[in-house]
Amino acid sequence: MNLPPLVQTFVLHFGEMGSRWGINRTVGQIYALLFLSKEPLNAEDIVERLGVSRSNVSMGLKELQAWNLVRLQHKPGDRRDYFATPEDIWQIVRTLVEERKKREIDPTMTLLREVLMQEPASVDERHAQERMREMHDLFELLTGWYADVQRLDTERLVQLLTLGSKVQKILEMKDRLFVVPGSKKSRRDATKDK
Amino acid sequence: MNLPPLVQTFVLHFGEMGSRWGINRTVGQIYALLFLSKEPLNAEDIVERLGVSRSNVSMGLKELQAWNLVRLQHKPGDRRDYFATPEDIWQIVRTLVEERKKREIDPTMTLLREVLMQEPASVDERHAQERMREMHDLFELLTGWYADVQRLDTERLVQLLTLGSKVQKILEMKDRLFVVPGSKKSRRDATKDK
DNA sequence: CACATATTTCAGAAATTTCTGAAATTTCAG
DNA sequence: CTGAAATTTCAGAAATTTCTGAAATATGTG
Repeated sequence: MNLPPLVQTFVLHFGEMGSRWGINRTVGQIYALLFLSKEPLNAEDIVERLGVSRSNVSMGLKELQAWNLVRLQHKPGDRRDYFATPEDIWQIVRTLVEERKKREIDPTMTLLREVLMQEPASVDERHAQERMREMHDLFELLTGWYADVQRLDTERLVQLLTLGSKVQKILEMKDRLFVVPGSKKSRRDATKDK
Repeated sequence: MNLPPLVQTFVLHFGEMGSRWGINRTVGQIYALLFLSKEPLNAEDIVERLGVSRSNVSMGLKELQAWNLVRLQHKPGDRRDYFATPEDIWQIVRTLVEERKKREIDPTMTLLREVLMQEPASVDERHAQERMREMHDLFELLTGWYADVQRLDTERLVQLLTLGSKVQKILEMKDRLFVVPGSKKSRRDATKDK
């Protein structure tokens, strides 16, 4: 591995972290390297710096492209493929969430919906279905929230996140100002709309 | 594998999903089984239902305990250990986020802080450090947000999530009502407090 | 279209992870 | 304290994943 010390530390760490994320070491390292790199890199650059085989890099880049996590670029008068991560780190987060949702949540939701259609054949199955419905509703709430805030531009999103639960205070204030006194329970529950 | 069809479908799915989460198949299956089960199960129950070895179940349960994802219980006059997931699915989510943060985010933050202390030795290292600082600030914002909303009781948390970005509307309203006209830029930036 | 260069594919080697059965250890009732 | 039951540990087998080098394929230039 042929990297400046600061970069190497990060690349190695990310490689290890990858394992905890169901991503393999090399893919993690390639991504870390691209993320830190000022200039786009071609496959051969990556081979040299990480000291892994050319074919391994090829497969790793293919995987990262499947995840939409790297952009393919070209330099004039050079027909090699160059790769880079988006400049905007928020774009990376958005893609990551989007893709994980697509691969992990969506198939689970499909399965849950199917299973929830079935008629339970025993008391155990009935209870199991209730649990699955809880999970289904939870996922729906979370993905609904995400679908919603994901549409905000980054500045507003940051504003919202910075605020954190202080929003709560504002909500209370709003309630105090605008809700007709006496109609105490006007909230919606977890299993709503979408 | 000896399970009612509905349960089996879910357990198998969760086993596969586990792989994408850096958790092994058996651990995923054990968790799914416990999650759906009305009654706490002992290790032997799990062995029978999943058709895996006793030792594998033992290791899987140990791992789930290390994650704080299962509770150990006892029945009177029975000295076997019984296992169950929390009744409250929100408690499960909270634990999951907490533990993943502890294992994935915290070590990364430590490493980032260390690396950001170093003096960059080249223009490449300087750029790499800038990228790492972006990541550091992003994580800080996200974990700060989580630390904050995590303190809300579930009802308020659900309320907040249900609202999604509609909060934005309320914020705008608040701004219009309370901000002195003319002091246009009174927002805080992403790298604040904590 | 031929040729050099770049990239991908893929079979098998290497490494890692998962799983098992047997043995060791712990726990507790009598 | 003894012994049966429950649980854990662990070495190696089995399965899976990762990685490589060689071959195949694709791409663009002259």
